[in-house]
Amino acid sequence: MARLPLYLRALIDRAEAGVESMSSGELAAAAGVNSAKIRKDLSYLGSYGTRGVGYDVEYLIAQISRELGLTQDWSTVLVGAGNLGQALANYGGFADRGFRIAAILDADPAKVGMTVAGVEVFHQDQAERIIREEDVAIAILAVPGDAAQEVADRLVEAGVTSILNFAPAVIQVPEGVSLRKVDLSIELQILAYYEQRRLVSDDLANGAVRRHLDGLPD
Amino acid sequence: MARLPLYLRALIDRAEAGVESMSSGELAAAAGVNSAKIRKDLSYLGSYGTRGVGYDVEYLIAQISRELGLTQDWSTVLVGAGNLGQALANYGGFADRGFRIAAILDADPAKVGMTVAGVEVFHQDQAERIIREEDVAIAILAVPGDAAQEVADRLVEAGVTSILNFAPAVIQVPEGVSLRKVDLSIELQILAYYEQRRLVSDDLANGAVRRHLDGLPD
DNA sequence: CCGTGTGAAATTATTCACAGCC
DNA sequence: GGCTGTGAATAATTTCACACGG
Repeated sequence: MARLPLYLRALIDRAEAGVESMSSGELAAAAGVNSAKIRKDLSYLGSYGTRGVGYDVEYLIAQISRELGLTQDWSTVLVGAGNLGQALANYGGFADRGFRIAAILDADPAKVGMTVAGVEVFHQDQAERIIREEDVAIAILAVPGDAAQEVADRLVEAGVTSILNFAPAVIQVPEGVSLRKVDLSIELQILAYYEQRRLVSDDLANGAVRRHLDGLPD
Repeated sequence: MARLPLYLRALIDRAEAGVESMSSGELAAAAGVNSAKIRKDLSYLGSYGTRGVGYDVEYLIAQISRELGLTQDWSTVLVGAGNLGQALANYGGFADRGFRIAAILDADPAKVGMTVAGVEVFHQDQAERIIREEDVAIAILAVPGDAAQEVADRLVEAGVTSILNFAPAVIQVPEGVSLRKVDLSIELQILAYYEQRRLVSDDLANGAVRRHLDGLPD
């Protein structure tokens, strides 16, 4: 379930603030969702709440972490040592959550040998070796859009079974390989859509009925 | 509709390759979705296709761009000049699509005066002035998680009506303000979940029935 | 009482399937 | 003949509402 990481962060946040117990309503407020959704999602993991009381924060953190596979460390490779790749390497949130970047790969020989966030940059030709030796299952793709498919094919061939794609391109992977895509500009475009809606409704408001356009579905 | 930007990119990609017309099936393959979904989504914009032929690529690009509000340029502020902020400033995909970063803001006086990707870094105290003078509606948040809410409040107060939040924190905005969140580590956690599923099913495969666990819903 | 866990209802999204048009 | 546009069917998700347990 794609919302578990969100709950997990809210729980960890509150645990650090010393909170020991939370109700579904409190967790819902912290995560920004409906409380019934929280209860239904959590009930899939088992009955970890106490009626009349709520959920034990530490225990729930442990259960969600186990469910998500975060009790073990995962080795990853980061492909692409450009701006985005470097930002991702420096992004603390990965290491904090058990994702170790075993190596950074790049096609540009000039980048090979650099160290980014304490991780060495290797040439892409080393992909097969590194993936094998470091037992890498997850790759983070931060390459130009037109190189993404080619790189992904090669990673899958080398044994990667999950790809997180930051490249602005749709890529295809074989059955059995997991793929998630984060598109930085698509998110902005969605916001622009709502901004434009706002402008249109402001125009309509000149002498016309102001339509309630907030809270539109995604 | 949150899929329009995806279609738009596929269309632009093909237009640059010289393609003049596409069917819903071709577009579906390029965007990685079902063709009926494409037709239904596009029918919301109007009847821009030709039966028996398909969609005129250039015309459809224009229609989707208009719908998304991409025919005008949007001024944005990028808040946070750390690694992620710098990567976002350098990320070409924003400017390409009509999003101009009017200024970068940071709380750290040491960063003020720097130039990142040709954009000057100002102190956060300048937020109100810049947002007013540059008519900024959209803010990109790349600050530490514990500062996110405070910064968002201030931006909204200054007149920002859309926030794209890259900070690892859930933030609340008033009714009428649009908010999108991109969480880099959540995506990895979702992949870890599937990786763990794979490990579990591999274990079961030892002498047991191999369950088909690929293609699970998100 | 309070809050979980969960069937049932409502809503939303996706896919099918085909009439209509080029 | 091929492909769009779209009602109808189906599936998935979300929300309601309440029985049950602490």
